[in-house]
Amino acid sequence: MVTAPTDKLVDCPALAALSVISGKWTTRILWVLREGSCDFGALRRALGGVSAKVLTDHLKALEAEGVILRRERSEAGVVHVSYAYSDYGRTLIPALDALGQWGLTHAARDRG
Amino acid sequence: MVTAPTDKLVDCPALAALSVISGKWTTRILWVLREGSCDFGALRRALGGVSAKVLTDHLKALEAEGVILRRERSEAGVVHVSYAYSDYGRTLIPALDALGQWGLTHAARDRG
DNA sequence: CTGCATCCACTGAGATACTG
DNA sequence: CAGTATCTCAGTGGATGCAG
Repeated sequence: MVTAPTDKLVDCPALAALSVISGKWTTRILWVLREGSCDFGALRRALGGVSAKVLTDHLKALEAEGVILRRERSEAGVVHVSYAYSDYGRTLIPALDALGQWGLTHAARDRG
Repeated sequence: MVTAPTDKLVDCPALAALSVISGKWTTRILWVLREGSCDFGALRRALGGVSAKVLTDHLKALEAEGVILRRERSEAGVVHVSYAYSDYGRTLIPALDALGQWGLTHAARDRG
């Protein structure tokens, strides 16, 4: 790490957002949750190929940032956990849409 | 890797955009280039703390994606290289702004 | 002034097996 | 069902020295 003498140098505001959504599965998780809350297991199946550990890591991080909410419920002694956007988390959606929009045109461009 | 049987499972459109801007220095580079084209050295100084190798890696990747343009010029036998947005690259700016906007409110929220 | 080659450290993610 | 504990590995980035 280089300590900037006095000056702040470059500090791009997009970085804070990126650090929140940069996990390999993060945007996919948020994509699934658009359709409503989702159980851990269902989420895992929907994503396909993510280990429990990694999914837990991602969900914990998102919860810590306040983007999603975790809710436990007990059914016949079996614990179920569901995840859903928080109101605050939903403020991320326009930014994700902007990325998605660009991504679509970019992918189309590559093929063309 | 799990091969999805027939279904495509989740394919979030934001991923393509993220893969383009996900380098550690990428958004900062693009942030600096908003003010106009910039020489390699000036860019490096502006960023502060990036090695020549890593900066080169980033710039090559951005150039390969068509986001920035590379231009060489020779002055008294010394090679200078400048980088600038391509027209296509500028289409990324709204998406970056959306991220930046969210990042700012998010940072403010954390402090609050 | 730029860029490349080498080598190394760190982090994120995957595999697996185990717990409440 | 949901989550934890280890271990392993690949990818990314950083330091340094050399070359055009």
